[in-house]
Amino acid sequence: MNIYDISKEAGVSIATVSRVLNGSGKVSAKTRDRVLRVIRENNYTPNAFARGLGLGTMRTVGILCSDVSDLYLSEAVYHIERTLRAYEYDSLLCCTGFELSAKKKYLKLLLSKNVDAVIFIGSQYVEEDPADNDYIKEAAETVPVFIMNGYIDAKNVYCALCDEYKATFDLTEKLIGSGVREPVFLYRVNSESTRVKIRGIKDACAKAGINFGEERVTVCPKGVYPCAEALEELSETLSFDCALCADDLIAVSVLKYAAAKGLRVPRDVRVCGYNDSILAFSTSPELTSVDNKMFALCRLTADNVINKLSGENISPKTVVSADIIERQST
Amino acid sequence: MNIYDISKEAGVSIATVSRVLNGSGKVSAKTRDRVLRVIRENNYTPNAFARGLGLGTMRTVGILCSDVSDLYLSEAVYHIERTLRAYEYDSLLCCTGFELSAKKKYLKLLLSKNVDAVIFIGSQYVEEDPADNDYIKEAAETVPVFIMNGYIDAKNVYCALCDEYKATFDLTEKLIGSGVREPVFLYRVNSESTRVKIRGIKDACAKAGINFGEERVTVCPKGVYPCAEALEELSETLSFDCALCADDLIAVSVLKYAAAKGLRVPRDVRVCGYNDSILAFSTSPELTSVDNKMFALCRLTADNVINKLSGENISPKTVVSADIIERQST
DNA sequence: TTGTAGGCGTTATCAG
DNA sequence: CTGATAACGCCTACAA
Repeated sequence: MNIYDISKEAGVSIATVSRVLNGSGKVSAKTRDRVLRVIRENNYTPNAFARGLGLGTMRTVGILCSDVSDLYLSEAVYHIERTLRAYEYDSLLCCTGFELSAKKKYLKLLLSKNVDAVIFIGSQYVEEDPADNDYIKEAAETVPVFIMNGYIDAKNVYCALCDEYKATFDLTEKLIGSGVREPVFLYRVNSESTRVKIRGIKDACAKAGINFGEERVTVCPKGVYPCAEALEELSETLSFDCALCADDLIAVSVLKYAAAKGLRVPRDVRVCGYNDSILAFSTSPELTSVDNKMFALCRLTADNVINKLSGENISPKTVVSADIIERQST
Repeated sequence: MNIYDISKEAGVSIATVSRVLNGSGKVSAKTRDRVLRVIRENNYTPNAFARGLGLGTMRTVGILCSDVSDLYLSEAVYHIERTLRAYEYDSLLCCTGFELSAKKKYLKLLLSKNVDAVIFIGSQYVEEDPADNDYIKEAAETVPVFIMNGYIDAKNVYCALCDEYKATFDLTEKLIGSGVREPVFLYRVNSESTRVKIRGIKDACAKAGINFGEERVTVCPKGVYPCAEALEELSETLSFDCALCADDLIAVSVLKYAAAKGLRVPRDVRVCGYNDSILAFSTSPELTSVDNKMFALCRLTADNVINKLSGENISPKTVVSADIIERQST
């Protein structure tokens, strides 16, 4: 069933059917009703591919995220998808993992599907070596590119991010103020966000005359218990009175470690999560964490997409500040 | 840059370019190399819409889930998306929420994009009144429909699900064996999964001569603390020695409630989660939970999609059994 | 207000 | 092995 069938049955030309379909141009009420009736009777839907071919768009946006099963990323995807859909954009989801080559490959794939825009969710997409971001800049020559919680300075790239430097700096300073002298930082992936957090901690320590060397930064194995075990090992060669974690799940491991070692939290070890996810108040003691304003970032990102695709001018960089949520673990 | 430009520059016809592009038909090595060189030089990618129009497919699958920000659903989406992508299918994600009207609307939307298949993730899509599932059966006349963790008996609908009845029945029986006499069941949404669990509990109770009436089934407000407070209220009119929860997050609320009331878990109250998510071992005491084999279900579902779209015959219903994971909370 | 015809970029069927 | 040409189904000037 195509537009020709409808036009024949309604006794009009395909142009008229098309006009009725799109509400474009003038069509007499009578013919419009007739056409609509035929359309309904046949349960006709215009072919999206044909329309896409003619219009050059299928109103689809590509969403890249390393791993939607991540607590933080899944929420972001959720909010962005819902907002885009409210504006009649579909979301093509693509979980890339963390390998640069995979990111490149999948971006290319998405672009080959003629998406109207591309959204990178998470600072994982900001590479340590700026040259490695060239593939994103290149993509931005074709479609507008949006980054949620990361910043790349390039034409047609629009970013909404949280000031994680300040958040970790402030948090660390506060902890030092309350007596912490030997913090460690635990992370899972070497993302831009991770690097920024490390800088924040390091600077706050430096300001207080505390030496925060590389030995105090540790990458954690995946899984709550493996991670807790790794911490036990670490504690044999390094003493620490505070664990700053790159996300709440790592902080959960720290609590396990503390429990296993008979350490009291926060008295013997302070523990801080990050992201202020449901995990932060599922543990006991509940976790001090950083609310990095995911909702706001999603909102900003999605709005940027919609506005940009509507032809408006938007700002290339928007920064929001985080909140430190103190709970029992510090 | 289209296939005509390439053909001109390579000095061949578009047919030859197309053949080179798709590896179809015989092309002499010499011309193929020439065409490939031109393609590479111009960084040419065939237009996906045109291709879709001609072929009637863009190798895209629609994924419906009520809410990807849910711990369980997001993992499912992740695994399914990755598997589909490995077979060069894109995933159009659509978060529908829980309203039947929205589910219908979004399904229609997805179908209008000519997806090759539709996957419903979660038993939320199996309605209590079978007539309400008709929209799914209708869709199945157009494209194959897959349901992860739910069952609808209809042509062209393929389901992979977990035997949640048995899981809750066994769990309840086990608890009764260990002394439980007054269980309650807490849930968030009235999905098919919820209804099945209730039946499992009720039957196990009946078998042991325990009356499990409707007053022992409670819907929880969203949010960990609101839910805990609702429990406190409930406890004023109803006594219970065990809380069976429809998911782990609700169980977290129960732990909060217990802590607030000074109740010891498991001695005063047993608490069981469901899904065996990261929450189950983030709390203390850690939660007894039910592993409903999400990985297996995802694998089965995705494989079914691929196989079906490859023209193979697949089974309309596959059931896997769950595992009860006992931890400290019972 | 309505209809005609050309274009969007492929793929696939036939001839050659 | 290669090339012309007809679909695929829609939108939209331009004509009437």
